[in-house]
Amino acid sequence: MAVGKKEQRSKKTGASIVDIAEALNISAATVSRALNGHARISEETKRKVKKKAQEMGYVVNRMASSLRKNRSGIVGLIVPRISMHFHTVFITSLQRLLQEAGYRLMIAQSDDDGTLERDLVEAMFSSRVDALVISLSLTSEDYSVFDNFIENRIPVVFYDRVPLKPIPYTYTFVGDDFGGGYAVARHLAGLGAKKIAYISGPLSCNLYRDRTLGFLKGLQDESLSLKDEWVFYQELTVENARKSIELLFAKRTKPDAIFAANDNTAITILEFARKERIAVPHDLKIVGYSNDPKAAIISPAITTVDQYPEEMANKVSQLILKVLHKQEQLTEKPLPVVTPVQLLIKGSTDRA
Amino acid sequence: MAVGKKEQRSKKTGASIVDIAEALNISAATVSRALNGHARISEETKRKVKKKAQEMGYVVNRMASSLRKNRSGIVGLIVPRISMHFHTVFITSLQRLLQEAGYRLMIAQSDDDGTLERDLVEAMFSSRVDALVISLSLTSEDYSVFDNFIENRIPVVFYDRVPLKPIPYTYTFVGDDFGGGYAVARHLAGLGAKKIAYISGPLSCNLYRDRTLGFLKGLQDESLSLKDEWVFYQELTVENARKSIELLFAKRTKPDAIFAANDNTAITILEFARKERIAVPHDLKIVGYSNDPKAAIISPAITTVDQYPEEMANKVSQLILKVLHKQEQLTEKPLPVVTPVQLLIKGSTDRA
DNA sequence: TTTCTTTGTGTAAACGTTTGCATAGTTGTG
DNA sequence: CACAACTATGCAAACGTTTACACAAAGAAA
Repeated sequence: MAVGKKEQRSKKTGASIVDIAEALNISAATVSRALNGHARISEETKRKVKKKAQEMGYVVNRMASSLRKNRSGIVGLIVPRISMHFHTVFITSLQRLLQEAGYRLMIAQSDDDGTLERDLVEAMFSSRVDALVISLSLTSEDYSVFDNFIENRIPVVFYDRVPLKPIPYTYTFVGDDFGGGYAVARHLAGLGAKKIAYISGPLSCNLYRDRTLGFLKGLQDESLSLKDEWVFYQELTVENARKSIELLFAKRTKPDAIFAANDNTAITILEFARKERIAVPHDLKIVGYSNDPKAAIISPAITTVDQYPEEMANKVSQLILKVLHKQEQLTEKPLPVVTPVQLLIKGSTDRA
Repeated sequence: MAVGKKEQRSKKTGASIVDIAEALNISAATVSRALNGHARISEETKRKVKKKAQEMGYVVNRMASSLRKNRSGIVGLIVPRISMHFHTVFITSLQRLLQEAGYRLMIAQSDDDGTLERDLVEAMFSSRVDALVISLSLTSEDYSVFDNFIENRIPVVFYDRVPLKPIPYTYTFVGDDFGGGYAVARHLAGLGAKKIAYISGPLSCNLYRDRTLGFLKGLQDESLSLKDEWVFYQELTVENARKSIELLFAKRTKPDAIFAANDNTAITILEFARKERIAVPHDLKIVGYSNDPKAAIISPAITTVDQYPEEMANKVSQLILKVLHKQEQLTEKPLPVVTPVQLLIKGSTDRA
């Protein structure tokens, strides 16, 4: 009598390559090769196999395939919060670019929590992602989590929020924060502002450190200085912004300009000004950072700095694809890649 | 002489369970069980194994584990665009909840493209996600992509944008769009609006269909009607919004209120009104939908409808976890779960 | 005809983990 | 002491693919 297998189909998920092989009376190897377009398989066999696969609703099991090939086709992405405009745009661009190259993106949020971030990095390694792209949480300190990636030469790309000192065999992509801070200082000085306040994020983070350095340099070049009591280095929450602005305006001399290190803070300041009937930009000029769409629709619109997240995503994807396609070796000390920024002048710092 | 293996460590990624076993002179099975806290393994062995694993930087290979267990620990999520505020919040909540339960979320964007969406659904199946959560693209029509999931009894959850007719063995979570539309109609009527215009998304989408039905019912209950030339069913892009509003105000009789099916459209209308010096809310009342933060900071703030994305995420995660933990069987025809919405009255429809 | 290539396919091992079954040793019961 | 029950561990198969190697058939070159 004939064979008599295939009855025990039970808890398996979907059709497998072996099922197709049995149905066509050929070997699983041939099926695999046919589906992957191997050169040595006859056109006829390829046709038959693909037809049967379609018929049986076959979809390759990426678990098995990845295990065998030791490649997952997945790029991991860890981000503090997807709700931040910069990241939203970055992610969208990066995903599109990687998708076109046949990679999928696995996205996770660290919620700005260093501990959770550690877990996520480990989970990404556990999923054997082919590359890891990450913007650090504010509380990241111990970089040993990345050892596994580094030892196995899996590309790690830091962007936006990056380690304070470079980690060997990892890549760094940042915006020109120094330049951004510098441009803001010159702009405000050019408008005749003298009493400039500054609300920054914590200096433990490269973004705010560089922005601050640039800003100070710009002020210095304009022979201006920053009074200590007009400077805040703190987490950029709405509450902190509110407290700082109230503190600033409780003093006898009030600032005539404020540079806030992100747009949400700038918006909070603008709302305060509105409530207190402080004329913006006449009596108070406000500058934000990141070109959040919200900064554009509030009135007056807020002067801000565009960071071109799409362009950064572009550069990141190019690097990743080059490395994954072996067109480039991992380098021990690659130079940080800096994307230029652009000051966008809006109503909140209009002349007159 | 002793053994003499372990030299050929070469292209493998990281330490494996077998490496630990060899180092401790026990079997791989024991190591696996020790790491997974199997009851029958002595405390001492567990201690030793965990210590060694730590030492060797061992991280479980999820590919292998998933393949063997036929479960990936990953929930797939497909969304038109992560930049939409509703989805941003939904994703964040869902991810947090699933994370706590030990599942990871794999996020992808369909970019509102039905073809790409198909590919993504297939890719999710190929990754053998344990469940799929999806908000459909505007152009989804052919639901056969989900057959693989359904046949294998992998839970599929539609939310927000769902199939027009329910698919057996899949779940549906929506906001109370009928109620939202209804509330808006009553609110506008209560303010004395008579000439009401309506800019909706395409009726092929459940959201806009239900919102429209509710809106019409509300108007009817107030003995108001909607003139055909004051109604638009179209994709909710900024350009479309601009064109419609210009069309509306080119006519002899101008509307005294507009209900826009999302906040971005409402904002575009408000900007038009500003430019044309139309007094809002006095001469034109505007209502949006979704409670985008942008609607709150523009002035006047725009009346909108909150859809409580966190609550919906909560319900979705509860269902998924119940099913995955086998506390609940997949049902053939589950009832759609409706999350209530709330009309938030703001400056754009203030009395006076 | 013999030998060499080329073409198309098959065999079997491997990727790293989990798990049903078996078993050796220990403790308890009568 | 014999037997049962329990504890801790090992053996080997399995998950679905890919791929190095082998090989048969057919055609080409000699």
